[in-house]
Amino acid sequence: MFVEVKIKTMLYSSELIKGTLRTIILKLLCDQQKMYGYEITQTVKDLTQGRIQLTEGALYPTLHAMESEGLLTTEVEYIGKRVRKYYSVSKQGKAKAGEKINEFAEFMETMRVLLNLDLGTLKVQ
Amino acid sequence: MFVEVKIKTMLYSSELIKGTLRTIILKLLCDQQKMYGYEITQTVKDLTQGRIQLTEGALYPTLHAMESEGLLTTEVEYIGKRVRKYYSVSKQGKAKAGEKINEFAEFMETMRVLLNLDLGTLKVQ
DNA sequence: ACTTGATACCTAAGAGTTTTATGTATGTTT
DNA sequence: AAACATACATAAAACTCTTAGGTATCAAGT
Repeated sequence: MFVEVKIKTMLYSSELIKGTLRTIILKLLCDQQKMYGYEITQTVKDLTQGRIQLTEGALYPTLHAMESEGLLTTEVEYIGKRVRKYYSVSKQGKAKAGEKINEFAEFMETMRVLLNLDLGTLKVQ
Repeated sequence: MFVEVKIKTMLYSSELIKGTLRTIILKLLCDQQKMYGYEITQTVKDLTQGRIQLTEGALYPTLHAMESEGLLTTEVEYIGKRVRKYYSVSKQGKAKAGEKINEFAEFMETMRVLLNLDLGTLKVQ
């Protein structure tokens, strides 16, 4: 006899994730050299313990856009009869990745201050 | 003779700020008891050294929505002939503030891991 | 043989939030 | 008088993501 256990994983109310998709893609691709779309969704899910689950409806159009902007390059591979489209960062994409990650780090720091600071002494006259 | 010095303050590419507006509003109002819209924009600008500049077109509709959702209450005050609309958090709003701030903290931690982790050893089979 | 679930790609309508562009009006500084 | 800051507000457009669908291969269970 088996008992099914459901662990409630806190999924972020998705509005927070908005605006981070490109940064995530660029970071993963810089670390991994090349990845395909589905792999990106699974890797993010694994790395975040299911907290961030990229939807394909958001991911694929974004990958296409980033390719047409010259940030990513692609190569197709066949696994049996199944297609895989691998994405890699271009030189331009690497530069962008640095900017984006930097920007996000600064944003986190700013928000940390904003949400933790005691405002008791501050006043707008 | 004076030399004008312009300090380039890095304004966040605004997509990162998306989804954080309500959290910011709730946090400020929990700390300050009551604030009016314009004051919120100025306070956020000051606290973040100009890095986050809320636009009025985003702020006012959001304040109205939060009021109609029962998270905020209002009282009008006259400064001379000029109207000020003060917002305060309701009991419900305080609970929501706690949730939101918590959620954001967890989100930051998740993103920190995601963007810093060395992925060299990981593989999706 | 059939169904289910995972893998793997894709698009399009709709929802939601923010930007940009206005508008009104008072008070203060140059 | 003009410019700027204070203070509210709305509406069209832009942008991103969700939801919902579609196609197809492969593995595993019934």
